[in-house]
Amino acid sequence: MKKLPRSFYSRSAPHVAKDLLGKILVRRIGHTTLSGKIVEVEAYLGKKDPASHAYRGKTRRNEVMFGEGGHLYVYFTYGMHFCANVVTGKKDVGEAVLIRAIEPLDGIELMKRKRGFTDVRHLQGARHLNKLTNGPAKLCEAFGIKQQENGTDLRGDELFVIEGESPKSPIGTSTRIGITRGKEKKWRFFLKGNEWVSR
DNA sequence: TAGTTGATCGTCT
DNA sequence: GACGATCAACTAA
Repeated sequence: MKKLPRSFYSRSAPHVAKDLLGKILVRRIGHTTLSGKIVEVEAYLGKKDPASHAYRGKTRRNEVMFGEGGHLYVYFTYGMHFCANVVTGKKDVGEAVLIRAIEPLDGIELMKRKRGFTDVRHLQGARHLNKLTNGPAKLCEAFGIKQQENGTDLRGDELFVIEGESPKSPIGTSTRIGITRGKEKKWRFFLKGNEWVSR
């Protein structure tokens, strides 16, 4: 399957967000490949969206958001977590899509190790497996995405997105999670009924 | 099961 | 100096 073209990312954030559902995020670490299906996303617009990091204009922290679409914006928050965003739109627009949840496909054992799933309790039963990547900070930990990956081109060879099957389950829409400003906008999209969607 | 809280620090005011 | 696009552990019922 092939990598998504630059033109896929150069559209507005809500469009890209919806279309990212069902696509496959691929991460290569050494000789190991991790991959997973994107099942939950949120769109963050630029200067017009008070919930967006880009709301107050470009700073050193958010400068990647103002770059060309198709790059990864990684930020550090709550003193201990990373979150991954796909930058969308043209240069200087400042839009991005937060990847909130993923359904693991390849490299599950390595993801478990990265998440610290060593306890026997975690190994038995698929019941606990969904805790692996059902949240923005969790999937970053599972995929080894850190500050270092900020600005990565998603059409490179270590971190990229490829076509998947077009999603069979219907797409749900809701308000975004964990924000206090601009919370009325329905810019969260997810695959209805998918086990890996957060909450 | 719902609700509360501690952890922990870069960024902006 | 306050707070945040979070998570996990804890409490109460």
